[in-house]
Amino acid sequence: MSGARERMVYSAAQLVRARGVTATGVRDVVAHADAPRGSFQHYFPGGKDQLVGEALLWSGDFAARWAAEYPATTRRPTPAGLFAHLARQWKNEFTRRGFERGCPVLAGSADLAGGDSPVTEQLRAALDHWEHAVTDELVRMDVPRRRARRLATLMISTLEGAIMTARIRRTVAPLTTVVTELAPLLDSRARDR
Amino acid sequence: MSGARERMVYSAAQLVRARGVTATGVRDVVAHADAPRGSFQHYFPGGKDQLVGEALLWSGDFAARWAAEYPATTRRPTPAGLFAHLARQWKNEFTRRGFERGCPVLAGSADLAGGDSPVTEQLRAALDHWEHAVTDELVRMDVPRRRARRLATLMISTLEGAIMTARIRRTVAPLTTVVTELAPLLDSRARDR
DNA sequence: GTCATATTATGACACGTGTCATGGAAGGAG
DNA sequence: CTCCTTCCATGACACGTGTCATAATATGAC
Repeated sequence: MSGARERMVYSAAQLVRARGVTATGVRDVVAHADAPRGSFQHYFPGGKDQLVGEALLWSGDFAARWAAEYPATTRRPTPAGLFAHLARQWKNEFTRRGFERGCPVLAGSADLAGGDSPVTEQLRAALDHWEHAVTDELVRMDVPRRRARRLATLMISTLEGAIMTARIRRTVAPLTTVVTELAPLLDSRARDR
Repeated sequence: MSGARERMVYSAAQLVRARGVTATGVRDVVAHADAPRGSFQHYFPGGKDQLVGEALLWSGDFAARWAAEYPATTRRPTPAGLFAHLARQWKNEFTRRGFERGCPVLAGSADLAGGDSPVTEQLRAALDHWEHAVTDELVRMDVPRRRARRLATLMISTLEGAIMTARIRRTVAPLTTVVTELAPLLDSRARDR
């Protein structure tokens, strides 16, 4: 286990979600991780692509884990509660650490979803992992799988958009707005189909 | 009226929404616009910041105009119809021109919403202009202004997130999903408050 | 015509980028 | 000890970046 390697991946994720992929230089990452400069070349022979690829996968894992932790936080889990749980983390992030850092997946999407960079696949994998975790949580609440997938798409899309809006406006209001607006729709059992 | 200047702003918007702000170089924009290189310095003494700032404002205007054109496309306007109208343009974009280009506002958010670039204000202005136009359309359908603002936030956030998801997955499915899922909520008059 | 203004041309500067080559230290296995 | 692998140090290369300085040309007013 090499601490330097992990720290680089983590730092890459942090810098990417703050300034974007292109604006994040390898030298910045190395410095941010307090890692020796020569180690980057050693641990990431694939260069920057490999680094940001792993950073995106790490972000996907993190988001998935966060979603999976929801049931332990409440006595009666509901879809709307899960969505609020996802949004809560971002409200905390923004109120405590400011609006500097956004979502790595969104940053990756903006910077390299249009081209055919080798990282696009890992970007897709990160999003899939996350959405899959959300879907599983919904299924655990007896939402039919097919509909759970649709709700997961809706939740993640809305959340990402709200993160974008919140960062531009520098207020968490959009997050609370979408949470309360979406709640009745998410919990309406009448629309299980 | 100088055609070169307008073309540069337009080209900047196109390149930004495809590769992001940082990855878009002024030389690229000049070439894409078939503009003389010396003209950039002449028309944009503020440098790249001024260029992408105007590109973002242009994008906001475009989105606002598109929203305002909705009533002319239908006989009985509804909130859900407006949302479908907004999403339809992106489905057309993606199916006809591929997933290369996303939303300039989202790209601007990812790349420079975290810092204190002088462009952040124009980014905010672009989003405000767009959301204001959507709000006005909702008000025109007799949605109370306060709730119209909340619905506009929800619609734009969800749409942007769906655009992100669609581009990563390279399919328009997320767009159709959020449109059909959000429809009943948007048109439920019971929740006018 | 003259003259001022608007537009374009050209070349360079200082800097940051990702990547590579090369060599040295550290540490465990035999 | 030697040997080998893992890890780190250092310097450089070729290239692209935004910006600027300077001058040439067009355009139109008078």
